[in-house]
Amino acid sequence: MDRLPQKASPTLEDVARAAHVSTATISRAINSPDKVATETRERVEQVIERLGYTPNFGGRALASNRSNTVGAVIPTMANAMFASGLQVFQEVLSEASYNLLVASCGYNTDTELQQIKSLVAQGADGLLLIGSARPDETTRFLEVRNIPYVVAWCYQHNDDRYFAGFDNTKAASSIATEVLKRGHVHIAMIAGFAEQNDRSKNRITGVKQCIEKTDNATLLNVIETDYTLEAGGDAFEKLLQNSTKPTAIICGNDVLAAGVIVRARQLGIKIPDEISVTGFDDITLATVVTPALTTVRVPQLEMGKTAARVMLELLNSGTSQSFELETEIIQRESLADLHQV
Amino acid sequence: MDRLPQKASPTLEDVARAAHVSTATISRAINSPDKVATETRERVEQVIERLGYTPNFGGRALASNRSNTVGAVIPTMANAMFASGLQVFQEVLSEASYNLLVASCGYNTDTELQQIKSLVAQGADGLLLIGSARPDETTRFLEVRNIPYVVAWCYQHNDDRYFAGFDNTKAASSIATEVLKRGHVHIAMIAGFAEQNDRSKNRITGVKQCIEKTDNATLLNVIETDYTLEAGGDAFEKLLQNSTKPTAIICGNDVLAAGVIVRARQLGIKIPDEISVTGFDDITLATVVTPALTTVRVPQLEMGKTAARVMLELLNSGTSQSFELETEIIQRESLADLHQV
DNA sequence: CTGAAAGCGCTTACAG
DNA sequence: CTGAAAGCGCTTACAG
Repeated sequence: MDRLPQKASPTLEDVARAAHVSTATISRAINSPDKVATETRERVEQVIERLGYTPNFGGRALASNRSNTVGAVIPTMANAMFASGLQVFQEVLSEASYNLLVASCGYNTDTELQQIKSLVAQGADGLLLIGSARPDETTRFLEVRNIPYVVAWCYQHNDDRYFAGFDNTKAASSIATEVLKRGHVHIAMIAGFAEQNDRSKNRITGVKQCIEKTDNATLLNVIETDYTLEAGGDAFEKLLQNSTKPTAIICGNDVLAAGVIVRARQLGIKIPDEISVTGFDDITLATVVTPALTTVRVPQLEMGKTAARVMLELLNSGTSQSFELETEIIQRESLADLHQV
Repeated sequence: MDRLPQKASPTLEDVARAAHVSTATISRAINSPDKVATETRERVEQVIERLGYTPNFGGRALASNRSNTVGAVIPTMANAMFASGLQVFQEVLSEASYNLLVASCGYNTDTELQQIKSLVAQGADGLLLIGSARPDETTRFLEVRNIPYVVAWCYQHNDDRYFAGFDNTKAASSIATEVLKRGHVHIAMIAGFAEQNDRSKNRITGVKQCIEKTDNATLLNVIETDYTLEAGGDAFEKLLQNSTKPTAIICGNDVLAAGVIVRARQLGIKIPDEISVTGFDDITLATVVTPALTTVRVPQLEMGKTAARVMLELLNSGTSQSFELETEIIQRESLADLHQV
């Protein structure tokens, strides 16, 4: 019935005593084995094994001022795009013995700052951040703390931050070009809220610019909303009330586009026969919905992997470089060619 | 051109000096504000703000022997089900000032153990684990380290671990029952690899038991494969080669089921007119695919929330309780009623 | 190659 | 309500 007193984990001290050497030697045997005589090292290893010793993280972090931890603050794991990018990011870091601290901000920059602070307080050696626009306060914090960070899901020239992403404006232009090429002139857009989200903002800009410089073509309206199926469907219904109806709807991501398609199905509206729809991201959803989405493929996995490599390099050498990845238009069935009707 | 000397982060000491109090008082002002005079506390808060102080994690962890960190080891973030559950888990923990360390094991128990060790070495105060079956070595490690953990995505009676999940066997039986109720007698199943995955194993068991005790009905075959669209499609084609073809295919999750439907579409096979298909999980995919999936709704969000609460209680009081959540059959269009043909 | 010792930045009895 | 001080478990110049 009696509880044995809780046996505390063995410490370096315990190992040192059992191995008849100093704690310094144990520490070296663990962290830089080549600085220790082979014989000593082997003895130490045996003792460590026998005692089941593992270093105390707090002690180690405090003494060495590193945590072997990287933090990521993403909008939400609930979007497959971020989740799959993060998955790869984690795998690569894990191979390099780094652990991943994950936080989410729900596309809110205040929350982002708060989470960043939290991860930094947690000792994160580096940070993965999504998108490039954030309040000065956040940027200042990052600078003052001198925390290395890589910015993913976007890319900017002439910027001394480290990017692993793509040009959202350009990518959005490319899908708008496809739409125009197929003879659409009345176009609408459903996008994510742009205010605190530079990816959404740039996608809107890309579409706008592209359409504006095309004769006859007009961007009827841009509806900003949540990145959910429901919101996409609701925005679609709003668009249906336009005096001049769009023949094509460019969506800010695949979830929104899938929402439009599902709602259209419920309403008995044929896509793309009556209205065309395009997506953005190319997540699994895009291939599964009927009609399958013509969309912009964002290299999520490659981005996660690249971001991890940049991070590792930053952590090891204090410097790295930026990577601009390419997006690609994926032609499927949701965009009709008006010339062929 | 010259670099300013690296300004180190402010420490408790710095704050104490600036606020004209001892470090002990600062520490209290941060960790147990009510133990400090209001006036003092306010002054301290101002100084903290002004200096941009955040506690050093290593120091804190070392002194208090807690890390305020919880670890989660999940199969993969790439499956929306885990990602969305994890999202909620993280949100709830974050509100309680806990940070989340995330690792993935790709449904492999060796990798799981390795990741568990890594997170524990990182100082995780508690662990979230998926599923109940794991090698003795893992269980022993968890016990020796005396690490509190909660098991999600499954539930077992008469088990002293803490669960926040559901009965996979029962849930699988319930969907099989629906299938049988509609007059199907030649049934096949496509499931995830069961060997290292008790959820998959139990789902297979549930379907088997249910069908076996029904006269005339037979489970033609069970194909185990990866949880991907492609694999689901491939398994479907294999099933098409059966001498007696199934009229219904029960899938181990929605991704597999969506894979079947997409492949069927490509093959010109009408679902559910020619073959019925059911899913499991009820992720977004299930509502977007055509025909929409009749599936088992798994309460992902509730599970994430519940798991977080159990975790928090475990961390605060050293004990908690298990929760068995309910699943529900969602009727959509992928399951035909043979009686009505 | 190894050891003695300082020090990393906190928390927390213990006194007052 | 506050402070002086010990101590948490490591790492790392510095000597030898």
